[in-house]
Amino acid sequence: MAVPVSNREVAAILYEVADLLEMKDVKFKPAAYRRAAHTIETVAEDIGRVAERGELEDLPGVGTHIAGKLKEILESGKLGYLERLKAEVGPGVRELAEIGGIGPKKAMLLHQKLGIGNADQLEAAARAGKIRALPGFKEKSEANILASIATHRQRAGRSLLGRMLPVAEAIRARLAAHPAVRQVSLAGSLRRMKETIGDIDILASSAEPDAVMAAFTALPEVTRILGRGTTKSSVVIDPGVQVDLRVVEEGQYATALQYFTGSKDHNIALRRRALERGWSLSEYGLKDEKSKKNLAVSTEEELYRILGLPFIEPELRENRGEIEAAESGTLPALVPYNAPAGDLHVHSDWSDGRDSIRTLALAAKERGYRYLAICDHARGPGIEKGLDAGKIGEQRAVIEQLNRELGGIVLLPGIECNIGPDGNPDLPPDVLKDLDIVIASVHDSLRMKGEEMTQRVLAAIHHEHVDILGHPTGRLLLRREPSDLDLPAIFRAAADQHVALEINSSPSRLDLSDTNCRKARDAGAVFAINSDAHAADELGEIRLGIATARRGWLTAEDIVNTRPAGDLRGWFRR
DNA sequence: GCCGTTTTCGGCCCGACTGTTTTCAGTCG
Repeated sequence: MAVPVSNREVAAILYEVADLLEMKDVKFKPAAYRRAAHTIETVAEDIGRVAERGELEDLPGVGTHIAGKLKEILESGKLGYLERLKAEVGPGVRELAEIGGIGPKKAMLLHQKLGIGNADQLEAAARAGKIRALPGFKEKSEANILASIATHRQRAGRSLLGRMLPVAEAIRARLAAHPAVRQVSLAGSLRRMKETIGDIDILASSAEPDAVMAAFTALPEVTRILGRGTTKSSVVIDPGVQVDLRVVEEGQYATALQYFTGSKDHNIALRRRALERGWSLSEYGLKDEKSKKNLAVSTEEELYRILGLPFIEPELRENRGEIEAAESGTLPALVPYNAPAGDLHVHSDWSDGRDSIRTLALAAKERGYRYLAICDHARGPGIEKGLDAGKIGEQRAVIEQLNRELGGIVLLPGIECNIGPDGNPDLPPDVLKDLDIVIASVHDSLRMKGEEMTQRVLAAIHHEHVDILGHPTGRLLLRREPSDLDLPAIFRAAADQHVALEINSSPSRLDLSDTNCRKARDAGAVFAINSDAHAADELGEIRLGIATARRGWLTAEDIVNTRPAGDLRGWFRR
């Protein structure tokens, strides 16, 4: 391998090929390239290693031709075929198709007839009334294009799950209160609890779909109505997010919920499976291909059962092997949302948190937790509000007093210390040894070179008093890439040293990510799902971390803080 | 371009909505 190329980069090249082939109106190849790209994104192993073993064609969706192209990418970092396609299709056409209402056909036409290659040029042409002269366009098209460009610019793209979930739940609740609505559920990537979401999908059942649609499009936060029909309507709401509502009859709710939950790849795989068994699957039910009769399905469980599968949880529906696992009976029993017996990472007003330890403890008790680890920041470079050895002693006295007083919940004295550039925690061993929970996290110099950074984190994992590696990759969703780390080495060391990997539930972290959880679990690691709450009302964000664990195929056994406090201490003390 | 419990050739998920159209293509999910 001449050039180091990540699986993600390889997949991005194939996705671009697929898009450009679609512009050229080539049939079926786009889907073939996308299937191969999805496989490469999904496999745990580095694609270069698979190539070295000569096993590229064993990957689903990869045949002789794509295997050849993969070799070229791995050799040179580039693909001649892609360069030729780009030259042929023209610059900017792919970007044009990202504007709502513009697809591959219209993008090509606009480029070929008017030389348009970006949103600015498109806007100018629409304002000048030049687009209405093209076949298939009129004045209305120009107005729609201008509105779509505005929406396109306003939209930041994807949004954090943790930010959109409350917004979506509020809309869902208002629809649920409408008298014409029978059932209503979140669907799409929100129901799958994907870490970022593109839009909000909601499904309802009703005998009066028009009334539901009228109520939906009249919601106060709606800023633009993209479409309104009797079964499907789309709007844009205030934070610049699209919301799609579909309304079906009650009898179609189960198949519609399955369909509308996705993912697209999961659904395609499921429909293919249905076809193999003589069924045609759509959101309206299962149709027998021979008799053309629709079979009523009342629950998602029943739908999967008819297709010969156990129920597949929404968080798993990404076509990452869940259908095969379901078929062979090896689906994991996902960690339940109520499984945590406590939270091992919260901050109080002793450091940068908002609430007192007492307030946090009462809120944790209210949630049914048996224990709560108070892990304020240790004082270190850049963390002025952190605790030094003296403060830690004072805080411990407060914690012990509350433990005598409260009952029903045990507060564990802990600390979140920074891992210095040399790999050492910023507190000495004789301070750390008396604490129940020591979290070690990287907070600065996140852009160190891969080898140095890996050594730094490995040193912390091997430290005798470290229990948990906090937010292991340091990523911030939509803002900061993960640090350059040899993750397989980190996962192996953590498994070996009995150091739990944190799944940090902060909405912008969710670190480890779902796919890394799965890889780490395969390496034998265990996990702590923590809220990293800086206020009592953030304890509930742990559900985002649990969702991430579920998307990473983890069970309750993989999570240390599903265990009773006694077991927990034993496990960490090893 | 891939793939096989009908197939090594001939299929490839399925339907709603919009805007243009006068019977349907393009887009979207």
